Amino acid sequence: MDQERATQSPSTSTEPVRSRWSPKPEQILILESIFNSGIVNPPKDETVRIRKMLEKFGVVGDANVFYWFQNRRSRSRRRQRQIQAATAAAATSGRAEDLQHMTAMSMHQYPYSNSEIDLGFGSCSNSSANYFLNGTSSSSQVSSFLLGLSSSSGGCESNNG
Amino acid sequence: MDQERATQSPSTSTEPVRSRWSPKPEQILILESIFNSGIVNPPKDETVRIRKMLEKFGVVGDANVFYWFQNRRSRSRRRQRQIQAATAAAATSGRAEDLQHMTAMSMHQYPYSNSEIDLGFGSCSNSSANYFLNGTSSSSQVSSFLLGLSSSSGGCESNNG
DNA sequence: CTAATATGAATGAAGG
DNA sequence: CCTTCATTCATATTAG
Repeated sequence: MDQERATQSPSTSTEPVRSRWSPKPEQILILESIFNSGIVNPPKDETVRIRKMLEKFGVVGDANVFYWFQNRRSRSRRRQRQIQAATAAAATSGRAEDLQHMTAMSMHQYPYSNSEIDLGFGSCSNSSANYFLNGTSSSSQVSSFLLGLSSSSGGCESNNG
Repeated sequence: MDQERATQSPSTSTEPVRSRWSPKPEQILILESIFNSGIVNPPKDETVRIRKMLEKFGVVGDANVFYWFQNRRSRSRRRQRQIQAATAAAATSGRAEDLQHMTAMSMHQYPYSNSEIDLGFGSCSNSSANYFLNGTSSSSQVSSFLLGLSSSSGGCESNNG
């Protein structure tokens, strides 16, 4: 399942005629990590910072980042609502089998399944945040960003109180 | 904040029952023309007049018109701001490549055209405002409105005081 | 090739 | 005026 389609050959043209932005796997990884760290609605300046990170892996604009989070929030919320509605319906009908149906149908949004991607944005485990890495050059670059973010984002407090 | 609730009848059997107003092409043409004529923030009474024009092409409420202009203003400014920012950034770095980034993400608002629609609202050319027409029944109806507006809107001053 | 799905982008509506 | 949410459109990708 190689999805590196973002870099297709423009067949001797000046531009790959991309009608819309296709986030690279590394970019998606970063975005998902940020989202799962709790930053689901980054303010303007934060969006700019995120875009600058992503730009290291491919061309991207602030608007793309803005749309990504907007869609992510919306679809996350929608999924939740669906599950809730189905659960309520199943509970009303009183049949446990219906729960199976709804579970099966409500999780084909991201190829990452329901296991949320968490690189330690919200858990201050920057020293062990690279446990998922193996040797891909791109992944190591992503890790650098994430590790850097952990400290610059101010999410990790050494002393509490 | 809401000036008036849009009165939409979803009881139409022939349509997919829209939960929200979808402006018809003719309505968009009219709205765009008015906006581009310089009327970007019509007062209450102007809004009512505009709504009455639009009603010839489909159900629409004052609130719809109000929201349309509000969103149009907002998004027009946002686009402009984004383009300016990207242009300034490219100028600062002095690299032409940055302009590519900007181009890749600059969103187009309406599929009708990137250049602003101008039918002559602001240039007093009501007699030649129909140069764009060809024979579509809808278009000719729109032209009637636009021509009528040119005089009723008071955009053309024959004598300057 | 066509249908279904995933998802970037656009926009009507609302809240503040 | 600004941001945000829910819906919808458009298109790229994948399944049949």
